[in-house]
Amino acid sequence: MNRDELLPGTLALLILRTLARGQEMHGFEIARSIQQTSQDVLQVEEGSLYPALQRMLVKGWVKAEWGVTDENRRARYYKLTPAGKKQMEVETEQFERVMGAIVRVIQTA
Amino acid sequence: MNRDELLPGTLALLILRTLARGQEMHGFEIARSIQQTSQDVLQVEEGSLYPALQRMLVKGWVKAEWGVTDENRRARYYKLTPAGKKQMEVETEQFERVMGAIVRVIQTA
DNA sequence: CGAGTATGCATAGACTCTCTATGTCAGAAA
DNA sequence: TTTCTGACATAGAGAGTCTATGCATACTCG
Repeated sequence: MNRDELLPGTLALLILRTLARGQEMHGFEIARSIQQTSQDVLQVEEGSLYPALQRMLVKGWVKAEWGVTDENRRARYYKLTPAGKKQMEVETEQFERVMGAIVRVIQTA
Repeated sequence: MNRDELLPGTLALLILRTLARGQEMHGFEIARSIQQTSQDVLQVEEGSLYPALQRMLVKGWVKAEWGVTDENRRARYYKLTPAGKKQMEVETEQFERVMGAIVRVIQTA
């Protein structure tokens, strides 16, 4: 684990969870939101974010529309599809299972 | 996250923690131990285990000696080095930080 | 006005890690 | 003797992330 930022394999879940709060968001906003909510522990690099969003588009977990930000810049707004919501639930459950298991191993003296 | 088994990036930590219980163990034993302690949630495939052990040898986190099992088969016994113990502490702390951060994101409504 | 800075999207290439599949060897069991 | 199991090991593929870079546009400040 040379990693400073994310745990590989968790980015999709983080994005899904962030979008599940209901508001449409564009990429930058999603990244900022994850960073803030995690109190600066998790940093989503652009080179990770956009490929992840592409994958999620292809899989139909999110939909995207071009729009304009408050500051009058063009941006792609993402929102969850029903499939994405389902996926979020699956991944959340799976994450909690694995996490609990890892914690068990770590805490076993 | 199509994954059934491990979270990528956590295997070294699991191995370090397992060896930190004090006994020398060989590869198979380490894998079995992780699987058992996690109540069958985490499965360490051989194709993941041995490369991981190699990496850890190279980095000096573990030492290995050839020996013989109870059942009279040859096996490589691994034990933690001081550097490995240190690494374990670093990774544990890092893991807990990241984990807490992810949980925060997941639980934020 | 022009230069720099920040916002926002995007991709290429490298790198790391895990998995599947396969191979080997030796002891145990049938 | 053949088969099974324990144990180690590697090759190759695939997934995911990071660094670096590029582009376009809007805002700011001299």
